[in-house]
Amino acid sequence: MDRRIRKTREAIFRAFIALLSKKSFQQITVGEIIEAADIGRATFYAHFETKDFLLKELCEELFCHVFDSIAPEKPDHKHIFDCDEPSSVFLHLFKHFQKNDNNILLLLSCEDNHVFLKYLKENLALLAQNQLSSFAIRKNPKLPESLWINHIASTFVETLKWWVDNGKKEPAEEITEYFLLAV
Amino acid sequence: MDRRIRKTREAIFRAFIALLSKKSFQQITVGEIIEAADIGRATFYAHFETKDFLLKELCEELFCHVFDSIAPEKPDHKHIFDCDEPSSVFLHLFKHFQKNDNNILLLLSCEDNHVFLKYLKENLALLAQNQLSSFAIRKNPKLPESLWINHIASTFVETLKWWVDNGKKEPAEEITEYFLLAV
DNA sequence: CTGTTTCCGAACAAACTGTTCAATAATTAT
DNA sequence: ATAATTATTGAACAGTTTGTTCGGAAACAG
Repeated sequence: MDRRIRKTREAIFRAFIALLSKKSFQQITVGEIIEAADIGRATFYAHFETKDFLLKELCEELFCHVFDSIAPEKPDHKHIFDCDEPSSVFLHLFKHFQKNDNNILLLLSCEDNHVFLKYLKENLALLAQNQLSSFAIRKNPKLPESLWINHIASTFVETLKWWVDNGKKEPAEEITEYFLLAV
Repeated sequence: MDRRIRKTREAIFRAFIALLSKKSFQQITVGEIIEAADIGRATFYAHFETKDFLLKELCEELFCHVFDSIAPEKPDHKHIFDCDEPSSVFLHLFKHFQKNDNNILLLLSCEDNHVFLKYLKENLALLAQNQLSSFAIRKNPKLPESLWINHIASTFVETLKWWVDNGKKEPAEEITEYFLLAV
C-alpha cells in the first residue's frame, strides 16, 4: 500500500486520539484534527467522509486488534479454548484492557462513548454466545437468551468501566472474579 | 408564574419531543425547534442557554415525575416501602415506564441517549442504595459496594432497554422477575 | 393605569462543514 | 529511466448553524 496513505491515516488517528484525551468528541472540530495532524483540509476528506466515520473506523481498528487475539482462527491464542479454567477468555480480555494498547480505554470513559460501547458490546455479545456452549458462562434457562446474552455483555462493560474509572487498582484476576460473580 | 413563560417552555418541550421521535438529538437544530414550537429565535435562547441544556432540563423534568412518585416523602406512594413484596419498588418503576408518561421512553432508545441514561442510572443507584438496607435487594458481601450498586442500576437499565426495544410484549411483573433473576 | 417582563423577528458576526480546483510531490508500472 | 497514476496541498467557496443584539409590540402584575 502507498506509504503516503498509511502515513496520513496514522497521523489523523494519532491527532484524533490526542484530542480525545483533552476534550469530548463533540467539541473536537475537523479543523483541529487537521491542524494537529498537520495535513491539508482536502486530504482529511479524502480519507474520511465525516468526523463520525473517523470515529467508527478508529473503533473498528482498535477492536480488530483486541478481539482478533482471542479469535479461534488465531493459532497463538488457541490454547484459551482448550484451557481448563473456564474464565480465561474474559481474564484474557481484562488483561488486554489493562495494557491499554493504543489508548483504547480513552474511548471507554469519554463523554461520547456510545459508538465505542456499541462495538464493544456487539463483540462481547458474539463472544458470550460462543461461551454459552462452552463452560465459561452458564446457561440461564429462566431468562430469554437474547436478554441473557445482553446481560453478560453489559455486565462485562460495566465492570470494565468501574475498574477503569477507579484507577485499575485491582489485578485482572480479581476483576474477572467480580465479573463472574456479578453476571 | 408568568403564563407566557410556562407556555413557551411547554411549546419548546413539546416541539423537542416531537422532533426526537423523528431524528436524533444531534441532527435536530435549534432552528427546527423554533419553527416547530412557533416561537422567536431570541425567545428560545432566553429560556435555554443551548440545545444541550434543553435536553438536560427535559431529563430532569421527566425524572422528577417518575422518581418523585416513589420518594419516601410522597404520602400516596408510601405503601411501597411497607409492602411485603420486596420487588415492588422495581415493579412500580417498570409499570411507570410501561405507561410511557410524556414519551419518556423516547429518550431511552434514541441514538444520543447518554444524557438520559446518566440521569436514570444516578437515580437508580440512589434507589438501589436505599434498597440495600431493606429487603428488595440482597447485599453482596463478595463485591465492592460501589460496583454492586452500579451493577444493579445498570442491570435495571439494560433490562428496561431490552424490554422496550422488543416491543414491551411481557407484562411488567415478568420483566421485574427477569430483572431480579439477572441482578 | 403604570411600570415591568416577556416575546418577537430580523439582522448580524462568527464558526464549522464539506467541496472544488489546479499545482505539486510521491509512488508504481512499463 | 521515464511515463502514468495517484496522493497531498491550500486556498477559496457556498451553505449551515450558532448565539447575540435591539427596538418595538404584547402580556402581565400591582
